Amino acid sequence: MSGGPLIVQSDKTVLLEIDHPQSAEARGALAPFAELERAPEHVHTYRITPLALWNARAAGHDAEQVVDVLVQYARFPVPQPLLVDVAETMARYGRLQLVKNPAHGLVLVSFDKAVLAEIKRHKKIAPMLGEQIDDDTVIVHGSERGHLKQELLKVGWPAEDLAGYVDGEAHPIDLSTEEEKWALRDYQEMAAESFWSGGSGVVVLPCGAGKTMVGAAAMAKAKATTLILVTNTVSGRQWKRELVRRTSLTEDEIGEYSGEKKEIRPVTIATYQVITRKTKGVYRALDLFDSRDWGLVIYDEVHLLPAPVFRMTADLQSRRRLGLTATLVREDGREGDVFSLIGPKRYDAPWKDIEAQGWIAPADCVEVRVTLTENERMIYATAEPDERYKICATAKTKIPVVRKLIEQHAGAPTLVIGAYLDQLDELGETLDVPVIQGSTPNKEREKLFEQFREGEISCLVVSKVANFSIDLPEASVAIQVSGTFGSRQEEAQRLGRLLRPKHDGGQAHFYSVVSRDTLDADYAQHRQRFLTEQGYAYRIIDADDVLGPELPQIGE
DNA sequence: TATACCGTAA
DNA sequence: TTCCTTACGGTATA
Repeated sequence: MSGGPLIVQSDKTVLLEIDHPQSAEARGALAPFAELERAPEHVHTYRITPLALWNARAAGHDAEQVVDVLVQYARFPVPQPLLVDVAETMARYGRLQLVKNPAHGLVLVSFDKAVLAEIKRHKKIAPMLGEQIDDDTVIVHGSERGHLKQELLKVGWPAEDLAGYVDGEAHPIDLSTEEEKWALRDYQEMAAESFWSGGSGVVVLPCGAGKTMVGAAAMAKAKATTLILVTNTVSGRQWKRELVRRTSLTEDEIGEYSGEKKEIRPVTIATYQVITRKTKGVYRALDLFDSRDWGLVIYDEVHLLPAPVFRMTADLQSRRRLGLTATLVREDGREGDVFSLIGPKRYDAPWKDIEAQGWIAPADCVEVRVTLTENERMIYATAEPDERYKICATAKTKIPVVRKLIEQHAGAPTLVIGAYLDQLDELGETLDVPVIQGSTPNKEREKLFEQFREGEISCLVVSKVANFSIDLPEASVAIQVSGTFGSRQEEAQRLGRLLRPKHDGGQAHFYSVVSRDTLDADYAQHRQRFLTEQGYAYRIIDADDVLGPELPQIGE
């Protein structure tokens, strides 16, 4: 037993010692099957969850590898019962299989009679099952393929879906690498390949790693009509542009199905909003799914997939489904539905791996802690609970820190990002920097973006528009002054804004300005979890270290 | 017929 | 838990 960086505990938590020389290595090995729970300075706590183990299993890892990682990096002997539990949990995935039976249609096959007996007695599952054909095979009502998988996952017996797919209406699609002189990156190729051989599921890649190209590669494999679901119209148009540029598809073959237009073409791009729209309680775009014999459905930004789309997806189980996302984490905890209905994780590449290959820029993440003034602390302490976060997040004490940080990176393209308009307006005013918010007309946004790209303006203050607008120019410095409570994916997206490789190979700087000893600090910690899991280390510094020695002032 | 504006839901 | 943004679709306007 070497003095490794991990302490594996029988309650399935794993402690990682950050200062240990092997900590980065161990983190990388641990991440595929454990979720980061807490990340204070010296010791991070991970939890081994069943879903993470099943995702690892579906992505091709076996129990032996997981056990090896735990044993190899452990400081103390790993509790034997935990290792047994890991192996047993992983073995649960695939013990039940959904397959096509030539005589009976969809059937559930079990390699364990006891499991079959157990689930047949389950109240929610029993009605979806038909007659039992033999000792280990039971008929499943064809329309319950998705619902059954959801319920089986909930009771801890996730089924492997090998029932296959309809081909859908054929449509020629090829990647056009000739004229544009480009090639799929290795990881994009591998992601598309793993998806295709797995049948359906999710590909996880960092912001800016070219997920659209994985979608295009999947379409080129399917060579069939494709429905692409996106979060907003701007992103839909981006998809269309990329597909026209990178594939044999022409503009006429790609339809936009949104509030504005209702085109249905061999490749159709629809917004989540338009398909979840209801009149008198009835979904009105249901015909979109039936109007064509789709061979492939692509879900962009799976972590934002709205609940009704899960319901519709339950009925689409015979179509190939590809989910794309930067993070499997959902703030609403529906990761299990993604697993059951879209499919398990087929491929992921940690941000740090893509960084090492040079496709995204390295980033220096810094949390700057400011101390509230006596007055601010008093207001904070006596505030109503629903106002407390806003008060500490928008503390005026943050302003000089932001100013100083901008000065330190003078000339570098810098974004100041926040969630509260009052705060942003004030920052814009005192720093003399333009502010872009929801109410900023498109014309003006474009003008400012253009000036920012050209270097005429080196700093912009942006609101939550930064979460949506994909036209926002690349920057090399971001200063975050407030966020949407503890949203991890918002943090990831904000960092993602900085990660386009810099032409001089330089690194990006990501600052989070946080009020010490307040809710702001708690939420900041929660937000950082995802990126910490990806191997980003936040340095914590004091605001005074940024501001430098101050001359004593008279009358303060 | 095209565009602007507004209220609502998420 | 709030604040903020967006898309949709109806109505008004030319």
